[in-house]
Amino acid sequence: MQSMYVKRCPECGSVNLYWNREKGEIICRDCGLVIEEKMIDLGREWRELDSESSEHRRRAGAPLTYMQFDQGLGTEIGTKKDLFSFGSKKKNKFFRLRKWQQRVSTAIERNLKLALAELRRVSSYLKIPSAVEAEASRIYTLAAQKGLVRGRSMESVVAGALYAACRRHDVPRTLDEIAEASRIDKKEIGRTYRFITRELGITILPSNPVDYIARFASTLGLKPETQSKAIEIIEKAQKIELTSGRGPTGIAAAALYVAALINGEKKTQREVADVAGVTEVTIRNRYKELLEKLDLEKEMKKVKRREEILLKAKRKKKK
DNA sequence: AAGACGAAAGTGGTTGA
DNA sequence: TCAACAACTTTCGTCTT
Repeated sequence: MQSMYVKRCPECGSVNLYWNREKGEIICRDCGLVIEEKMIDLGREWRELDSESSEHRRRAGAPLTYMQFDQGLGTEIGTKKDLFSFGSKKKNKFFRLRKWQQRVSTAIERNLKLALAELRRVSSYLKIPSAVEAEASRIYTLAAQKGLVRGRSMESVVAGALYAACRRHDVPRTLDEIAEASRIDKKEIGRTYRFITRELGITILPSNPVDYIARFASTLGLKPETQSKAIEIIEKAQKIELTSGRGPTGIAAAALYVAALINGEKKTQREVADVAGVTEVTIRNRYKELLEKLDLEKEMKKVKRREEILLKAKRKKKK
């Protein structure tokens, strides 16, 4: 009899599930389906505080919700009755200010409403965890308040903010994926991403290739053992500084390619390259380095032996 | 015919004078 | 601000299966 409390994969019924707490994902080890994406923010406050106090003042958790365009905290310059106490010059100034503020703030609000709707669309398309979406809207809001949207399309800033939020939460999507979902050019997203992170002083660590493995492997339909193998390879490579300065997606792709070879579920370079959003050439380069500098000879010999056995079997069949 | 391999030229971003 | 640079891409020819 099955316990009704055991969680099962809705796709294949497997109970072999893997819960990645940090990313809020539950992944089925058998079919690779991402089942649930509820996310609790475990990260720390990311703002750059001045260096002395920064060690002590880190906070946990996400602040106010930025999903609403004014967070319910709008400020307005006062109306009539506040003005009796001013002379006429000041009064004029006050009116001007008020008018100006109304124009600006309604413009920002209108823009924010549109932008957050767009953000919602894109992130649901990409199945982004909600905490990351919230982070993205926060980033967008800050950017809008700083007037960084001017001269750029709203959509591209949304895409940039989303990309930044993904990176911050170690749930990286590739630029290609975001580009596809938002229909903004990849370069454009990269540009705005760099721009807004620089202007807002958001520091982002280079992403870890390991973070891509689960998703790539699952879209390629690779076995969980292959995933762990790939991760193992990456970790080895990181130890001898083979990964620094390289594009993380390229490394992830190459590691996955090698791991698939070793575990006997070969994928072509092209297949792997396509999901990872890199070219075959990059995979080849990384792959060559991996074989050279990591002692993978033994494992490759095994692969060759297996291939020979397969060949013999085929020849027998012909006879 | 398809995949793997590698050379060569081009692209966009970073860095350091 | 410009040039050198490293990583990556595009393109293409060749070899292997």
